Amino acid sequence: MRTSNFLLSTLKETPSDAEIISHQLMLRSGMIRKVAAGIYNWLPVGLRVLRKVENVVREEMNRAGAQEMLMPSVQPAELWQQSGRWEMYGGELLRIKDRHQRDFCYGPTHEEVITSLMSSEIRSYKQLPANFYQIQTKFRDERRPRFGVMRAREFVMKDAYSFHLTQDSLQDTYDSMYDAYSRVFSRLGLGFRAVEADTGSIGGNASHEFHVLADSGEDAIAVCNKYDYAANVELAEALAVGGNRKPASKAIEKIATPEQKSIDDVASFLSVETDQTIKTLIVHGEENPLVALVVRGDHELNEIKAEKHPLVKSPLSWASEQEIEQTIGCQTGSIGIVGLDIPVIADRSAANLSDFVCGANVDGFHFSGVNWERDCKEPEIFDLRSVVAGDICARAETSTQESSEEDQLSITRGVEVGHIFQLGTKYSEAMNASCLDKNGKAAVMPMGCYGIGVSRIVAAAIEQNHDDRGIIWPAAMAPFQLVITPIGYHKSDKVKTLADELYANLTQAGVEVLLDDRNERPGIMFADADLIGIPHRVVIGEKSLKNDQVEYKARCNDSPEDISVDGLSDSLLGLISG
RNA sequence: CGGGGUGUAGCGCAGUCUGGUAGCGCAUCUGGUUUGGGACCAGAGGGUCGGGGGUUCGAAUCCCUCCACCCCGACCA
Repeated sequence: MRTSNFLLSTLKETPSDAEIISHQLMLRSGMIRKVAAGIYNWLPVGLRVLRKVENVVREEMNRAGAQEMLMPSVQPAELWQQSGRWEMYGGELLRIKDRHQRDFCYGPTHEEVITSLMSSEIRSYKQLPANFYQIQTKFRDERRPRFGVMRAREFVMKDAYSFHLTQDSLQDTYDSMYDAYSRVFSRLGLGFRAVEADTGSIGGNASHEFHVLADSGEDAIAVCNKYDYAANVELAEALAVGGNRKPASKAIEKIATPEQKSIDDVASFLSVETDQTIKTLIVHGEENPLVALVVRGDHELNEIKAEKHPLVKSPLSWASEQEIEQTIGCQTGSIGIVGLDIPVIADRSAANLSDFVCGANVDGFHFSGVNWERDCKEPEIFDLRSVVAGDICARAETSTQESSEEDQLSITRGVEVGHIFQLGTKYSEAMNASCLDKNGKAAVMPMGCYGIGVSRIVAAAIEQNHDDRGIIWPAAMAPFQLVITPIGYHKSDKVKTLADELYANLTQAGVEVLLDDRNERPGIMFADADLIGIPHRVVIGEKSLKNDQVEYKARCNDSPEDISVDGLSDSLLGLISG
């Protein structure tokens, strides 16, 4: 490709609405342009990268035995009504009507379509297992699209769906997808981590997320290398901290705490540490109208864990100020567990406290020296809080007291680029997808589903690979492998001849070459090549040609080297293939 | 959806408080001098100042209203 024939829409300045580096660089390098919130044009440079990712994904899916197909992006409401998700999915589902006023949606995912299709295509267990995938545009009407294509409303996704006769077969395919995903991200040159994930409302047996590690990532991941443990913070089990409960040593005392509402307020007012206080949170219950959730003052409630408790209404919903006033008789800043007449569920660490501080259920008053059992009934104990850095890994075999730093969790951030999931029979039952087994009996097929955020990978890769000059593409994702930067292309026949010849030879050899034949100053050409992140650069100029040499530089390396014009193409092919 | 903010040339911004003929830098186009890390000189084009309504002799500026976009919180590839 010659730049004179290629839309190279680079920007010198950073558009003001881009916050994170990948978004800024994608705009500056002319990869994408915004059309509306969360909706983007992919310009030629951007599309080249996107296709690279797609192809790696495609190759690895094919290698793992999945079959590519294509489903429609617009789907009829009836399918979603069958699965029950027309009502359940909520605002993210973009609903549209056709000219006959029939309901459709723009597909955010394709379980309904594939399950409906396979319920008629698969008749016999002999056709199983089978795994189908597509690479296609999805639309999810995100509440808050942001960070460019990192969290867009329209995005490119690879989604795969597998069908099985047995759970064992599902597990086999799941494992092979796990391996395929690991190969995809490795080949793309990304630093990533597979993470145990929440199976959520769908249920099912197993789920892993694949995260590209980046500080700007929106997900927090708890990691312990000693036990090869990584889990989404939403899921990671939080052990009790602070040792077993000590016997009560103080008398309960009611103290006026005027205007002290938050934990920090109360703790500093009473001169105690926040880990000697508890906070009592009131939510709606499944059987009782209200339920109290108790975590230590310095801990955070994990809502996903909380709603798994049978007494807690799912999805979690908070009690209103009025409900709390009516039932408990005080405002949110003064709630406590003494004399509280609703079910109390306490986090493990909160349940281990003694002589602690809590609200007195009277506005402006707290109790100190509170003890479970003596001053209130024993709570039901449950894992309610999110883990924090320094917590002991749930896999650790040592007891809490003698654990070392190696047993502790650290928290890193990641961008979720893949998610694999054992669905079980949720959709196959709803859509009546069964086949005949060996005995000629109908068997509902367990399913798995496997997603990769193709367009998100592009952004995530930039988050991991950039410097102050621009993008540094991993070889497998680069829009071009090599750029030829001639100095004086329009002045010097020698330069032009060699540049053209090299361009022809390398292109012939299957290398994707960009020849910068613009009549621009060198600085501009260098800056653009660096910004776009092309891995290899050859500079051809009169100066070095006098010695029959050209200059070569890798994008990831600051020191250029001279190489001989003799056998130039072969030398470069060697450098490119690494 | 709640809270905060911004809309002025392709991009980055000033001008708005205190109403009086719409500006700067970069980019673009023309001519010239340049050419190994974002050059210089001379000239040119480009704007319903987010939309609508109002106040006023006069509105980018004041008032009302709608819209779009960005940032912070609950969801996901």
